[in-house]
Amino acid sequence: MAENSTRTAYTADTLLAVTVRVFNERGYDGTSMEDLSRAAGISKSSIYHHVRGKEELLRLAVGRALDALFAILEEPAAVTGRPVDRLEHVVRRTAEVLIDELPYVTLLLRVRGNTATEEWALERRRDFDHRVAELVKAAAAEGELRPDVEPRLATRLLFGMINSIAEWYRPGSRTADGVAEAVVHLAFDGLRAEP
Amino acid sequence: MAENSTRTAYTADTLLAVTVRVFNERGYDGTSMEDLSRAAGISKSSIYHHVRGKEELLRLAVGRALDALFAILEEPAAVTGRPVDRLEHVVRRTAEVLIDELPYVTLLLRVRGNTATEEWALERRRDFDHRVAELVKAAAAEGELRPDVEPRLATRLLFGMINSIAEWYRPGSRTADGVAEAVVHLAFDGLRAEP
DNA sequence: GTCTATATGTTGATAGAC
DNA sequence: GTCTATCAACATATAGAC
Repeated sequence: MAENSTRTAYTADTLLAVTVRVFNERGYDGTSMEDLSRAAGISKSSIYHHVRGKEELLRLAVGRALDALFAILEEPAAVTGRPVDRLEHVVRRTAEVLIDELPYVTLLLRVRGNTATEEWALERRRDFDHRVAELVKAAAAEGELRPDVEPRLATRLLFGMINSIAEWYRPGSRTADGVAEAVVHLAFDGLRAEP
Repeated sequence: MAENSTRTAYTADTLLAVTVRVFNERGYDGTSMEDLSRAAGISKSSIYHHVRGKEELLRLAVGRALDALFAILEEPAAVTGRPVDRLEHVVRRTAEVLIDELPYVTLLLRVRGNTATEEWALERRRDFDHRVAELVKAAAAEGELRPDVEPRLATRLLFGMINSIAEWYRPGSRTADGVAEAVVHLAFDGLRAEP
């Protein structure tokens, strides 16, 4: 607040937006602080004024993605109704959130667990997946899913399908709603035409 | 040939197996030649006797994965019969090959295109995806798939599901056949129980 | 086919001026 | 909040002996 420079003047948050873009372009390990400084238009040492280091930038970015995903599980339609309907809601919303927070979720999905921060992110992801797997199990127990579906395996393939959106989605090409709808339709009804 | 040392004595191929394991554990960018030399039990400079450098190791590894995938498209069941059956064959076999060549395909799927080698790998992957997309289009044109399925989008989600196997599959837990069967079933028939 | 030693560049991070 | 200057550590790769 109370600034008068014509532009720039980063906060941790605006710097994060630039950072995440570069991390996604070059990979976290493939991105140097020099790369970040060039992309942000400030010197390397200026970055250290905003954050403690490169790993903190990663933590802030994936934390944002994780918070957005966990918020889905608190939505009314995710906690009330038939398990299969709650599952459908979570699947649709996960696809939507992935698109709304595309760069942050993309980065999250590429984390492999080599540092403490990455391990923490993986742990939270596993927790999210586990809670959705419980929903799949509940729907299966109610007879709302095909009886030969293995809940654990189905959950993994389901997330595989959803998460792969990050590999190709670019804003403008399709709406988040349209993609989410296609995911729900394919996941619940499959590709094959009715006999 | 004509060696008498009690063990080791690398060829480019056996060195590659070690290398790919480390690349997958630490990431390509996160792996140093020092890491590779420690994992292989030989010095850094010995590695340069077998390959020109780090990038050549990547090229050899992803090349192996790509060759295995393209071979699927030449199989008799992939070139003869109804499009929907050919598609089902390719989907099943892609899942199986992914598991058979797990470390190599895993590495391929993580490539992002920052070097010439990675760009070349992405290009071949796109070509493979494109050829499967043609199969989806053909099946849709024959009325063998749901009419509201967009071929291009469906192909992407399909590969998302298949490729995600690399994220969690570990030998011994399940058979390749079982996983491939689940993929085919989920992709073609969906999760939902019959009404 | 392997080694030790080394050249040469890049990395993440800090010190301290403005 | 930004900068220039600098550091110690680590990177890929090469030279040349055995």
